[in-house]
Amino acid sequence: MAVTVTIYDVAREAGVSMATVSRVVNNNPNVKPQTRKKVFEAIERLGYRPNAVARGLASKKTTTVGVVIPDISNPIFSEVARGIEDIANMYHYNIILCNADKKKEKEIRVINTLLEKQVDGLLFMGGVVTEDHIQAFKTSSVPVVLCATADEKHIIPSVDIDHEKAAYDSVNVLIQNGHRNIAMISGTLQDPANGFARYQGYRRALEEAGIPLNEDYVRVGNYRYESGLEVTKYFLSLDERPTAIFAANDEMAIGAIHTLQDSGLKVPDDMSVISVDNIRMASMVRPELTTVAQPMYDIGAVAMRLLTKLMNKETKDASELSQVVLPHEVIHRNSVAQR
Amino acid sequence: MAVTVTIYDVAREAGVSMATVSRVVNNNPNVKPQTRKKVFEAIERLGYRPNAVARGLASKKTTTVGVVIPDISNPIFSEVARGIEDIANMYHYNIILCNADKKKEKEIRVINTLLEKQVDGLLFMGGVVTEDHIQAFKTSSVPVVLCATADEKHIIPSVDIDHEKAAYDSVNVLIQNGHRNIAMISGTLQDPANGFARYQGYRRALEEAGIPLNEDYVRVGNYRYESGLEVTKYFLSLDERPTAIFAANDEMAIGAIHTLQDSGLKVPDDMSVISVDNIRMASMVRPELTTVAQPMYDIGAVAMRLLTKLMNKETKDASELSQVVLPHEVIHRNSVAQR
DNA sequence: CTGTTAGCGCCTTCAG
DNA sequence: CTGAAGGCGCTAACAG
Repeated sequence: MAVTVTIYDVAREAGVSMATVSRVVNNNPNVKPQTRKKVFEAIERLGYRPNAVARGLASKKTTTVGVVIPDISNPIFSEVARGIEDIANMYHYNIILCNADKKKEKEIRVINTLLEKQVDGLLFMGGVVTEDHIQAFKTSSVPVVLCATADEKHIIPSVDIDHEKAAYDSVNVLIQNGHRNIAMISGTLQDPANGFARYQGYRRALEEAGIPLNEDYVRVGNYRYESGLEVTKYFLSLDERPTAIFAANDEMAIGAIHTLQDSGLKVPDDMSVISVDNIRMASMVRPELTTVAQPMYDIGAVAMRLLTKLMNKETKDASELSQVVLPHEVIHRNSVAQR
Repeated sequence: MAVTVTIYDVAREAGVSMATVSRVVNNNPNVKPQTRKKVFEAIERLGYRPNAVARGLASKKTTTVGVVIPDISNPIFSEVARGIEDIANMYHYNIILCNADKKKEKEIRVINTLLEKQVDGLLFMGGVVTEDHIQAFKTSSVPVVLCATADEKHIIPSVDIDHEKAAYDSVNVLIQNGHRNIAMISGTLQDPANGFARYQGYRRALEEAGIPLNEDYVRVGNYRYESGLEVTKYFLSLDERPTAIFAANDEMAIGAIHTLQDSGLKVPDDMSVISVDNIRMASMVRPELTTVAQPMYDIGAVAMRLLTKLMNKETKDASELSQVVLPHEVIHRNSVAQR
């Protein structure tokens, strides 16, 4: 294992001062090309590699941002993460990634360790953003942006879609196709920013169409395939079956399609299915899933871009750009039929 | 934004020296309970948060490990990443995550920036491990372990499955079910550790069964759904169609199933499909995919565990535990039929 | 254009 | 059990 060579060694080797070495390493233009060359050669010869930790301590910048994510193995979040990464890269930031499983306690803990690591900024995607979260963010001396979520009071900058509207638009596709018996596989209703918002969108769409809400037609799942499977079985057991199912996310919708098919029903002829998300898998099922696309990658990318601005203080007090709502779009595929 | 409070402030507030504060923060037992209490109170009062960067500089440990990953949004890798994260967490390490898209140049670049950040260890999953990679690893003063890949000469510690054997076992399922016209949708043949190994497994299975290799039956895809779709169309255009398809990964297998179904064929009655990976999606298609499970999560977890040992020098020279091959397992579902 | 000099915030001997 | 002092490797004024 090579002994660590420091800026001082390079300085000696090149016959200059460490300040000069620092300058060339940091691309400071105030160095004579000749000296620069000498220094580079010394660096090469010694295999010098700048110590980012020391640099961070001295400069108070680490060029890394912290990302707290519910679960990296969930396609929704990993796609967002990919957007974050790409933009971070573009601006020469690195990413410290922490799973927090939507557990409040764990979220707060990782926020703190990230802050201890002196990240230059923080991207938070998680479950509910509570008062405690906001409190934690307030102790931060670096900017924070919420990603694919938002706090109820909108006091923290965030990048998200309008979940209520997305659900509303989704259900409306069904309504415009003549459906009136529309069931919903919901996510948890405890999350105002997401689960509950989608439920609200469902209700509003029905209401505006003059369709009374049927309690039997709403069941809560956990966003996973299996719960889509289960809840749909329940809907099939009803005396008056729905003619269409709106799922709060694609995974549950795919589950719905499969229990329908497993029961000998045809989708969409016998029953329509729609949802929101548009994960890659949505076009990897038969029939391909009609859904409302949530621009995951962009959410990550835009959030990271916003964060870079905040970190560079390009924007005043974060109030102008602070609440970004990205557009969603219904993707018509083959899981919805006229009725 | 709160001004930064340092260990010195805490010392003054608690009426002790900074050494003592350092001790309590680091859980050093040599502190009188009373003093410890005083210090904790001061910490609380001031909202002190240790600066991990300064600590890293002084102690030469950062408690973070670098992970280079081809693409975080690919379910295979994100599942591995999840295993890494969980174990890292357990040992109080954080993760710096870098996508490198299997581009050699980018991989080398991120390896270097990770090393500059003074990570305590490095986990590498990527494309081919070349001589240049090995060279880069050798400049590292911290341990490196390969994850879901391996170098040809096996000089770097690694955790992986036996890809050749996995493919062999997979194809054998087909053979045992009476298939002899077995086509393969391969991945790139340029990657000895993975793509080529799986192809070799296919060949060996055929050979041992006395089935001659038919060149028309092997086509290279890119591991993605779409290429599964495409290659299968080609197979369907053949005069003598195969009766079964072995895909190098699940995604392409799912593509295969769908072009089969889109052509009015029944899977597995008209044609069988098998592959290797066992991503979650494998049980989220109809018919559910028979495949050889690659323990992604475990690969990540075991690799991270091995790395912790190396970082703590629990193991001599990494030679004992250094080449871990995890078992794979065929998962019988519904995409393969007797013939 | 280049060198000198202080720190950055903390850990870690070494004394006491 | 506790304090003093010297770095860790680098950046950032400040001179020259």
